[in-house]
Amino acid sequence: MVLKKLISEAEALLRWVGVEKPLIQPARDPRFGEVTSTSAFALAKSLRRDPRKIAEEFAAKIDLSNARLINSVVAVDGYLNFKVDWQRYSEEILKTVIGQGEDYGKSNIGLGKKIIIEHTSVNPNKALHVGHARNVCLGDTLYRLFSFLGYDVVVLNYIDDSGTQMADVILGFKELGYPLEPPDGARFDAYCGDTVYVEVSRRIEEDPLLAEKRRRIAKLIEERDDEYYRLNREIVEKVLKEQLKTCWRLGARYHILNMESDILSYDLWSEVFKKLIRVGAVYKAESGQKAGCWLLNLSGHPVLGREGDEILVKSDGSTTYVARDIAYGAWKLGDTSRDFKYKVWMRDPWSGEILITDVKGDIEKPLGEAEKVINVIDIRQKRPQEVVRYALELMGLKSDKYIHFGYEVVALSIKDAVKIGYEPEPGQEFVHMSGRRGLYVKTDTLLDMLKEKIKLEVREKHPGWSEEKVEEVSEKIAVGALRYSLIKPDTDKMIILDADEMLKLEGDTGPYLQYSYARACRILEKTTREYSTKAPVELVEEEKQLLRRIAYFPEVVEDVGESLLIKTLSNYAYMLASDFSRFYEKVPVLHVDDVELRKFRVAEVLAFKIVLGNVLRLIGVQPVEEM
RNA sequence: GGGCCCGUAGCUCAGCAUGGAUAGAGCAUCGGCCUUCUAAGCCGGGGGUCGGGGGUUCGAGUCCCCCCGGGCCCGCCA
Repeated sequence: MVLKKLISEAEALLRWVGVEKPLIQPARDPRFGEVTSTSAFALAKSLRRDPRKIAEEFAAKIDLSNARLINSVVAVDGYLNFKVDWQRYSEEILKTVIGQGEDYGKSNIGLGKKIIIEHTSVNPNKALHVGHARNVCLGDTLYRLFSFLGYDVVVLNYIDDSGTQMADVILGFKELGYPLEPPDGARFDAYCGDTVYVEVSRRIEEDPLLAEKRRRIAKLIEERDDEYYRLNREIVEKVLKEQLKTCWRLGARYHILNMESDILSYDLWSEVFKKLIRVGAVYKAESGQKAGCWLLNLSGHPVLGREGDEILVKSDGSTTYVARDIAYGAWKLGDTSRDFKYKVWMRDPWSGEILITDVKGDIEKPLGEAEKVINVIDIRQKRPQEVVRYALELMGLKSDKYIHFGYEVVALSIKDAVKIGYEPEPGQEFVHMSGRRGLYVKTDTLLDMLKEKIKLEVREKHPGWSEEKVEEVSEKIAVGALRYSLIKPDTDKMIILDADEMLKLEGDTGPYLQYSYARACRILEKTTREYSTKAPVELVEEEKQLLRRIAYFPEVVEDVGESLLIKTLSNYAYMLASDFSRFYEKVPVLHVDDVELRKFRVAEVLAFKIVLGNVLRLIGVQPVEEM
C-alpha cells in the first residue's frame, strides 16, 4: 500500500521526463535510497548511449516539486536512486498499519471468489507422522493465506477408508485377536498404526495365507458387507477423531471430510467415463499385455506420452486410483451432475462445523465454481496428478485451475532411524518414513519432546507462573517451532528430520519470532499506549529499517498469493522479527525523555506488533504475549 | 532407458519465478555486550572457484545448453 504509493510516485516522476516503461524496484541497500530505477540501462541499448549519462540527465530533469514522499533523486553508475522524506513516509506507514490493524496486508482480490484446498488426507489407520505434518502445515497456511486475501476457502480432507491398508488392520482386529481398546490407554490412532498395522503387515509378509485373508476382507469392505463394512467405518472414525486432534493441535481447520467409500457409492466415475469415451480420450486395449483394460490416451501429452498410456479400468472392470481421482477432480471442478450428501460429524475447537460425506445424510453443500482447486500432495505423486489434470483437460474442463501443490517428503536422519531400530546401509544418509514398517516419528511425539524442553526453560524464566500458564505457553511455542520448521524450507527440498536439531530454540526458529513479539508486548504493556505518528526530524537507521520492512508486507502477501511460495512468508516474518530485535537493542522507547519522541516510538512498536501478529497468524505460529 | 527435482560457508538453508551495485542468515567456532523496555537477544572475527564447463547480456548465484554428483517417479497398488 504505502510501498506501492512510493513506487508509483517514482514511476510518475520518470514518466514526466519521458520514460515510457519505468523500471522501479525497492533498493537492496539503504545507501541507495528507498527505491531504485534501472531504466537507464534498459534505454542505453536502444539509444546506444552510456547508461550513466542517461541516468544523470534524468536526475537533472526530474522535478521533485510534485513529489510527496520522494525528496531526492541521484544518479549513481547508471542507477537512479530515490530517497524519501522519512517524516512523511514513516507517518504514512504508521497511520496505515495502526489504522488497519489486523486487516493490514489484507486485500480484496479474492472477494466473491472461491478456492478449494485439499490437504492432510492421511490413511485412517495410523497416527500422523512428521511427514504428514508438513502436508498439514503447508495446506493450512494456504487456507490462511487465501482467506486473508479475501477468498472463500473450503478445506477438504480426503479419507481413503477402502484401501488395502484398512484391510490390514481389520484383519488384525477381527481375526488376529487385537483388542479394540488400546491395552495401555494409548491413543487409538497410535495404537492402530504403531501396533496393529505394523505387526499385521509383518505377519502378512511372512504368511501368504494371511495375505489371502486380507484380500477377502478388502473385498468385503468394498461390497459393504454388513459386518466388515460397519467395523471398518467404526475404526476409521475412531482413528480420524484422534488424527484430527493432532491436526487441530497444529492449528489446522477443515470443512469437509470426503470418504472414499462414499464417493465410490455415488459412482461419479461412470458419468466421467462416458464423457472420456465421448471425447475420445480413452480406448479399450484389444490385445497385448493390457488387453481388456481401458486406457487414457496420453500420446498428445508432451511428457507423459513417452511413458505409455494410463490404465483407468482394469481388465476385471474395476477402476484404478487415477480413474477415481479423475472422477473426484471432475467433482471439484463442478462437472458432475450428482453431488454428495453430508451430515455434521462434529465441531472443531473453533466451533466450526465439520461435514462428512454420508449416503444417508441430509445436508447438501454445492461447492460452486472455484477459482482454484489446490491439492496438497507429496511430490512422488507428481506424475499421477499430471495424468489427472490432463484427463480433465481432455474432458474440456478448466484444468489450469486444478493445481497439484507438491512438496518433498520428510525423511529420517540415520541417527534418528537407528534410535527406533533401523539398520542402515553403509553410506546411507537418510531413510524414508514408512507407516507399514514402523519407520517414522509421530507428530505428537515430536511436539511433546519440544514441549517438555520448552517447559524447563519457561519454568526457569518464570518461577512465579502457575503450571497451567507454563503448559499453555509451552504448547504454543512447541507448535510454533514445528510449524515454522516445516514451512520454512523450499517445498522442493527434502527435510531430513534431526530431532536434536529440531529441538533448538534459538536463531531462525518459530520461538525467535514469538520472542520478539513478546518483547514488543512488554514495551506496550508499560506505556499508556498513547502513541503519535508524528515523526521526529531524524530517524535512526534501525527505525527506518523496521518501518521499511513493515511497508513491504502487503506486497509480500500478494506475491505469495500468486506464486504459492509459502516460505516467502516465513522468510519475511524472520526478517521483520530480526529488524525489530536490532531496533530493540538500539532504540530506547520507554527511556526517552522527549514525550513526543516516546509516543512516536510507541507507535512504531505497536505497528510492528500488528504486522508480526498478522504474518504469524498466516503461517499458523501463535503469537505469544509473554515467554 | 525416459521424465522431474536438488547441488550456495564445516553443517542446515535464504537469495533464482520478475538478471542489476561489495553473495546473506541460522547452527557450530572465537571474542565482546545484562544496576536501562525479557540475553529464547544484540554486536564483531574467521569461514565462499554460488557442483563443473560453455553461451546470452552493458551486467548471471539468478536465463539457455552440455556434463558431474545426489534424490524421486515411470504397477491391471492406493
